[in-house]
Amino acid sequence: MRHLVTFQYIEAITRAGSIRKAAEDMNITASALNRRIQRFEEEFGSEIFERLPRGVRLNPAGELLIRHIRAQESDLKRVQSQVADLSGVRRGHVSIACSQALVPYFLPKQIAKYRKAHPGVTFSVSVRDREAAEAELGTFKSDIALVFEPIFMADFQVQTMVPQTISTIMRPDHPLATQKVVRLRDCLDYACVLPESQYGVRFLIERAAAESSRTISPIAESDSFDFMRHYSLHEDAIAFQIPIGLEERDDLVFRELSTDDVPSGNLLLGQMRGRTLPVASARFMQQLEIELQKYS
Amino acid sequence: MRHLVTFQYIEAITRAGSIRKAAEDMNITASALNRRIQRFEEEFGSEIFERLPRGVRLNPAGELLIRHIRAQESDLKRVQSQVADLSGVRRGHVSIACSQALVPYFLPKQIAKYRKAHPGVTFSVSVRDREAAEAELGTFKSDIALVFEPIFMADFQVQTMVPQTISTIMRPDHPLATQKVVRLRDCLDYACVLPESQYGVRFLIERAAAESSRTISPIAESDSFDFMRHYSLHEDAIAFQIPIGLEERDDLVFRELSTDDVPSGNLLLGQMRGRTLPVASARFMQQLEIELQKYS
DNA sequence: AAAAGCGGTTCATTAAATGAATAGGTCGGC
DNA sequence: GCCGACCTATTCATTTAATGAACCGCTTTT
Repeated sequence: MRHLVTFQYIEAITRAGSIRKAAEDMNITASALNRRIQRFEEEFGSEIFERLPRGVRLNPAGELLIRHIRAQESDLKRVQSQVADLSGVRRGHVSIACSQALVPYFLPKQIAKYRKAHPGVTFSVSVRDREAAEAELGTFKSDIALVFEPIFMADFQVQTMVPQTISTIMRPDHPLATQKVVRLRDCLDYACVLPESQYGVRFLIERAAAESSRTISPIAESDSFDFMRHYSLHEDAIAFQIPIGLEERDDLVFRELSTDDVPSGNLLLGQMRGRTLPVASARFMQQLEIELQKYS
Repeated sequence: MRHLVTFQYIEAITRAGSIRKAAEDMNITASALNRRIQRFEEEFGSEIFERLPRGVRLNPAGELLIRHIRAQESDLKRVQSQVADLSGVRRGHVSIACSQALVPYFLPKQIAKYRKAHPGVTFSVSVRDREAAEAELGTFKSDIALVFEPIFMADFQVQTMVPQTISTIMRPDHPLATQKVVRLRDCLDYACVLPESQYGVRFLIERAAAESSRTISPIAESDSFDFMRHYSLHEDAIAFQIPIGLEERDDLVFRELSTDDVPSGNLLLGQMRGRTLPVASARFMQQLEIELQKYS
């Protein structure tokens, strides 16, 4: 949209941290961009950038403005999406920020199902830890977040909550594989691979261990649940994951952790508070809501 | 704001109902305006006006767009107001849509009080019946509504609710003036002046009368409570008003209607749902909230 | 049938945005 | 402590975009 170009420039400058860099990114001269900003600041009634020797940075007024810009850009997209919907074609784009557990099975299945009904809709899936996922909502980079045990932020509006009990992952010949439910203390006696601290699974286990005064000494840490699952195959170690990220297979068994030791965490589906989502996103969220019920 | 000029043109055309008329209003040529709209429609991806022989009218897509335009214009004002607030000066404008009862005493007092603390803030007060007041919120023409017995719309977010028992207004020598609380059936035996049907007071009385199978035959109807009050002086008739719109005086007495006959109505303070108000409006609303408590 | 009002089109003109060159400043490394 | 690198800000000729005036074709009104 032509008339929003100034806003886009402001966003670019914010990202780049300097007018010159942003000018390059946007294929424009620094002088032109500089004057645009000056003109805008005059109209707006206040400076929005702090001029530093090494570039520029948003001042408080600018922070307020950029929030408005992002909100309004996203709302315009929503309107366009609704308009497209009026004319019959169901088009649009859905952007999702999610935890890793959703990546292998749940989301691909859901997206494929949705796209079967509405082939015009495209998707983007960003894997983010729970904090980053919530930040994505706040900056309108994602419409929907589906995360395990998020750090509740004020702007995160929960739509559905599904409890998930952490499962252990091990080889079928692992000593603990004979038990239906595994105790945490037993796990800690064996080799374990754990996710890094920013993940909800680690957070829950860590808290539980602290309560029972046990220390955790994983033989490996990773930010990839996929890696951990594979690793448990090779070294006969115990890995951890939530059920929605698992699907039965021959070479591995899954045993739930006792909820007496580690309480179930929650998988949360949500959006930015107060925001009206584009049609496609709203409908996909409805679908997710229904499908998630099946897991509870 | 320069870049919003197209949006303003679209609003002007919507108001005027034709491109030519709007062009005159905006001091521009019809051809220029016409091309602007065509350019915009192309960028936007859809026509937003229905071309009729006698002018243009928003189509459904246009309706969606204009809602966005209004919301975004109002939000930009909010941002500017917050920015002004950052720099220390408390400036801004508060627009209020309210019922007539608030006009003589309550609002002038409240506004004067607020302006004493913040002289930079200006006000606009629009007297609207309950339906129109809610519509004003929806189109962002007013920030705050303070209305008696509104017709609850989805977009009206209630902040505070104050019950108000309808009072009768009569001359001190009226036969009913001897009673502390007046019954509706007694009133109906005397000459009454009533507000027109769009007003909450009329609505409540009408409903109560219908329940007791009495017909209402006012000797005068008006959309001015001021007129009705004055009229009760001249013809010794009974007028009706809610307490917040009344202040003791020698030539008239006020007697509450029995709540057994006519239930108390509610005075509601509210804003548009989901909207973040400019600082000045938000603060004034806080003040109103506190002050209204004193009436309950 | 004529007149008035409407949106849409064309083209010369005017206004606005841009690019290139340059000034003037601060910071970091030698 | 000085030099070069990098930044924003300014100036002016140039390019690009928006505008106004005149006109077309259409429908409704008189």
